[in-house]
Amino acid sequence: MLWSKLFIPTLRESPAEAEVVSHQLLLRAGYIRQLGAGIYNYLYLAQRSLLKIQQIVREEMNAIGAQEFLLPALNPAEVWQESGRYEAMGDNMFRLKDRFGRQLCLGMTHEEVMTVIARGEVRSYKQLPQIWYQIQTKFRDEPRPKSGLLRVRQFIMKDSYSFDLAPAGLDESYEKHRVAYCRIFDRCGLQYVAVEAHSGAMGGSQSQEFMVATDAGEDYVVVCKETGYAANLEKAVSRPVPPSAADAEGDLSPEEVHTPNQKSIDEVSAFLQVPATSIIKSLVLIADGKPVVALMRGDHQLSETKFQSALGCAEFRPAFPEEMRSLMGAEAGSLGPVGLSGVTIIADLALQGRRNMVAGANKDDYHLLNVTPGEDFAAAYHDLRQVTEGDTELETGAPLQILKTMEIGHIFKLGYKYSHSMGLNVLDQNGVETPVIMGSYGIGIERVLCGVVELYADANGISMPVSIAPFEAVVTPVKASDPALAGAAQQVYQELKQLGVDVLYDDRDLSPGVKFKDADLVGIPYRVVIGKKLPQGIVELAERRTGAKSEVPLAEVARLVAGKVSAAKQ
RNA sequence: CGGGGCGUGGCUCAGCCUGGUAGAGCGCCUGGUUCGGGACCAGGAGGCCGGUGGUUCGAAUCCACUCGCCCCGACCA
Repeated sequence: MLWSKLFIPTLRESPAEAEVVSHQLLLRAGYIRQLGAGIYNYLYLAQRSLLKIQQIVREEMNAIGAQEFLLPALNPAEVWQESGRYEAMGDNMFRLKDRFGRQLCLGMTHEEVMTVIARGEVRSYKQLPQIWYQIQTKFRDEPRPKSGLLRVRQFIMKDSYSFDLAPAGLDESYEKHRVAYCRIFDRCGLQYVAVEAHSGAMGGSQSQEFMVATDAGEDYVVVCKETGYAANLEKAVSRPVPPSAADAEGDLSPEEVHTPNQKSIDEVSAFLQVPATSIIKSLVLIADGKPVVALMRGDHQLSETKFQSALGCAEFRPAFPEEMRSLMGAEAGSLGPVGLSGVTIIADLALQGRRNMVAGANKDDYHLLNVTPGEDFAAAYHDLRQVTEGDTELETGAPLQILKTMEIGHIFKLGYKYSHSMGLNVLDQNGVETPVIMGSYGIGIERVLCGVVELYADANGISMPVSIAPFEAVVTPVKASDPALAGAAQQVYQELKQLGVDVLYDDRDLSPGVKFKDADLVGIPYRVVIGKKLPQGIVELAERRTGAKSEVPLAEVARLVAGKVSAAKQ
């Protein structure tokens, strides 16, 4: 490819609308252009990279026996109504009508369609297991598209679905995917962490997310370097830091104390000269319409996910001030668990066994001293606490780290949700109708691209891994109009092409600095510069990632680069 | 949906407060000189100032509405 003939619209400055690194660089390097909020054009460079990512995905999926389909993005509403997700997806689903007024929608994922295919054709256990996948455009009407390609309304996803007769088979299909995903992300040059994820209210027993650590991400994960523990913050468990002061011993009775205008934990702590770890934080929430008081140690945060699964409620919200008043008799800041009746009280495990703590008195401007869980009030104990910086690993006490991450893949044991709702059954060995057990596995193709851009970006721009770089090498004569330089460049270019390297010949008649800057910005891993030492038969080989430069004989450079390229691709 | 910000040549932005008919840098085109990290000289093209309506003798500028985009929050099977 001749650079002069290609459409690679690099920008010297970063467009104003781009905030995150990957967005800025993909725009500047001429990979993408925006068409609307959360809608992007993928230009030549992006498409080349995305195709390479897809090819890697394809190879690894095929390697575990998965079969590639291509299903419609346009779906009849009935299919989604059957599973109940036509309702459940709410405003996140793009919906439209055809000319006859029939309801259609754009697919957000393809569990339903896959299930429809399977139930029509798969009738015997002998036809199982199956793994079907596709690489398809998905549509989601995001409430707020943002961060360039990270959160968009239309994106490419590899989604696969496994069908097994029994849970043991699902375990195998799941494990195959886990291994395949690691290979895929390794081959794409990503650094990532696989974490336990919250399985959601959709049923399903196990789920793991593949995350890339980046400030551009929106998810937090908890990892332990020593033990290898890794979990999404929503689900992570830990050992909290111990209370900073021991509880007073003895069977003391609650004692009212005047705390005028001391509302927050910090205020009460300072006023009463008691550490936050000795205060009970009382939160009033309305879960599925019913009031619940959740109790936390003063310095701890309620995990909404854990609260929700502890109660098994569909939705919840903080109580309004009037509700607190009528329920508790006081306003937020003086609420507590003592003397409550007719309200569900759940408490975090960190309060179990504690004695003589401070809690709100349910009387404005008053707190209670000497409140002992289990004696002065009864509560059901659950792990409700969100892991926080400084916590340690639950079993070993090893240090934990919280990382900001972006999700690039998710593997998920679905269970029987779709087989049950949509009637996917087969006959087993005994001729008995048995529901099929399913798994669902996704990879965000653009997010893999964003992930590597975020991970390896430097002051000069993008630094692509060889495996998914739009071009593996570029040949740059310092002066394109010099026949000797151009001739040698042409020769190296041809040699590299013959050796199977994805090579670009930067034949533009521009000053060398411009060509170097462009090549660096775009992120081409290897650059061969034909310059002043050509008369001695010497050219320069520069590596984008390391910045290393070496002088190489003209006659050997092509083979050298080809060797490095194939080594980098394994 | 709530809060904030921004829409002016391809890109980054100035001009707007205090109305008088549009500018800079970069990019682009032509010619010449250059050629190892975003060169230089000369000449040139390119903008109904997001849209609609209003105020005014006159609107990029003031007012109203509207559309779009970005950020924070809500939301995110």
